[in-house]
Amino acid sequence: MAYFDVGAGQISGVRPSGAPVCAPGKTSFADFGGKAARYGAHAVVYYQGDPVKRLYELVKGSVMLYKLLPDGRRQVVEVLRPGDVFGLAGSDEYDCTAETLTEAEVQEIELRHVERSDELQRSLAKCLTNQMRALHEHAVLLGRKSAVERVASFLMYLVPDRGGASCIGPVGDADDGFDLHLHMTRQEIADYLGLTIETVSRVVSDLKRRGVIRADKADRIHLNRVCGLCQMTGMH
Amino acid sequence: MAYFDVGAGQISGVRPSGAPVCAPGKTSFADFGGKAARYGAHAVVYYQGDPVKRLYELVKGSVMLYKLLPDGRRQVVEVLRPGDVFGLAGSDEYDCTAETLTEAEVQEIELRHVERSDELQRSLAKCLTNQMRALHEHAVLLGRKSAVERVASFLMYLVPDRGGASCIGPVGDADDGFDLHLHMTRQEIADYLGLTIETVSRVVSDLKRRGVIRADKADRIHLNRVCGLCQMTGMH
DNA sequence: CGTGCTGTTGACATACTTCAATACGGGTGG
DNA sequence: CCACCCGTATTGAAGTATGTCAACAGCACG
Repeated sequence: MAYFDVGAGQISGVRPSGAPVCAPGKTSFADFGGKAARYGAHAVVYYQGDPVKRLYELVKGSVMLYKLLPDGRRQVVEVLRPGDVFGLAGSDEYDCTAETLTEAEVQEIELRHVERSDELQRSLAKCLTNQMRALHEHAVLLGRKSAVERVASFLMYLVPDRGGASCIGPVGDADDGFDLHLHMTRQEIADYLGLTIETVSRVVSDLKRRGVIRADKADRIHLNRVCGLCQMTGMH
Repeated sequence: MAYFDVGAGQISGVRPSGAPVCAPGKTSFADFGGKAARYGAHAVVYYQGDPVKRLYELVKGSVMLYKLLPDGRRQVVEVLRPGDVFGLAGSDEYDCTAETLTEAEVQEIELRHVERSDELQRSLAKCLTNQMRALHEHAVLLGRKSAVERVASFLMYLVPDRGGASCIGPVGDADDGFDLHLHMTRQEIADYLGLTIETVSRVVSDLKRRGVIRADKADRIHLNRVCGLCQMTGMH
């Protein structure tokens, strides 16, 4: 759902300790007739309403899927991590626009290949199941959480191995801090969390004032106490 | 996503004209070692946190999936129709509680059967894709729509072949009315739409006052002009 | 050193929630 | 058959979180 340098882009030196989201320990869709493609940051892979031609697997970087209402309101429905798939619509048109947040590497598989391969279908079902669960969680966020809880949940998504069901808790005697890179503008975050830019900005400022986070650049945030932030997600 | 007597329960005499949501024109999961089960209305199939044992396919009736926050807030994340699958969690515990809304008939397939069958995995991927699209749509509703738009969207879900991408428009010279049965309490609707009971109730009363709908019993609603209601969903 | 974009902050507006009273409706028991 | 009861739904009044509008600040770019 969320993304972070660690794992998402292999930019920082830290290895993500969790298993890959999809097809754990297995080869990617490349083996099934897909071909690799690279996109720059903020590139549109396809638009809502475009005819469905192929399936995509995100290999590196991060991509968001969003839907627009005719009056311009936007909802970012998924923020994808490597291993996630996109481009399936269950109809002949894409239901969302897919846009990269960072530079991204993508496997593109023609639909006819997808139809053919049992192996691919199997791996697909697995990915979709995982993404489905993320969407369930996100529905709770959008339907039932306060602005602070939304932002806290969002930030927690970006911390590997923390906050989820399998949270490992503070590691050792560490100070339980964490550095992360958002890669999203306030507008994108707001559209993801179902809020306005102003509200997101205010909540972030508030978290700073309360000493929960620290930030010099707007999209570079240091979490002072991960556990403290986690307590604010509404999930505890 | 939504449900209605027509199609959902085969209770009224009208045949649903749309293709089944899943595995169109194909056999159900019964062929893959599943066994049929029946549940009464308001029965829990499994609880959030229960160990995952099997996969379910809804054959008849309707089922909702919901998540609870520790403080009791609830979000209904999906309202399933026949053809939809549930019980996949991508982990060893169910991420949602599954509860029937009406009497329901369900195919239950042990997980080991699911692992084995390519055919089943294929059909699964198809179902998940469809449900995923519904979740995307619902994220827009929860994140970006007003109370009136949410209720209007909800009601439109219950009208077959209308409001979606493939809306067929008013049929002939008909008065464009439609009768539907909610099968959900105000609380369930509110928890599905991310609102409170009071707001749902107020919006419904308002729609009555404006002559958009008519209702004698709380969960039996007549839409006076389907197209008029559709205009209120925010999607036009 | 402007220019333009993104983000922040403030003051105010409002849609929705909260709390509380009342109405309805279906079932039970006298 | 009617009275009573309990759960659900409706309606009202008041409160509040978040949205809206507008000014300003910070930073990158030319």
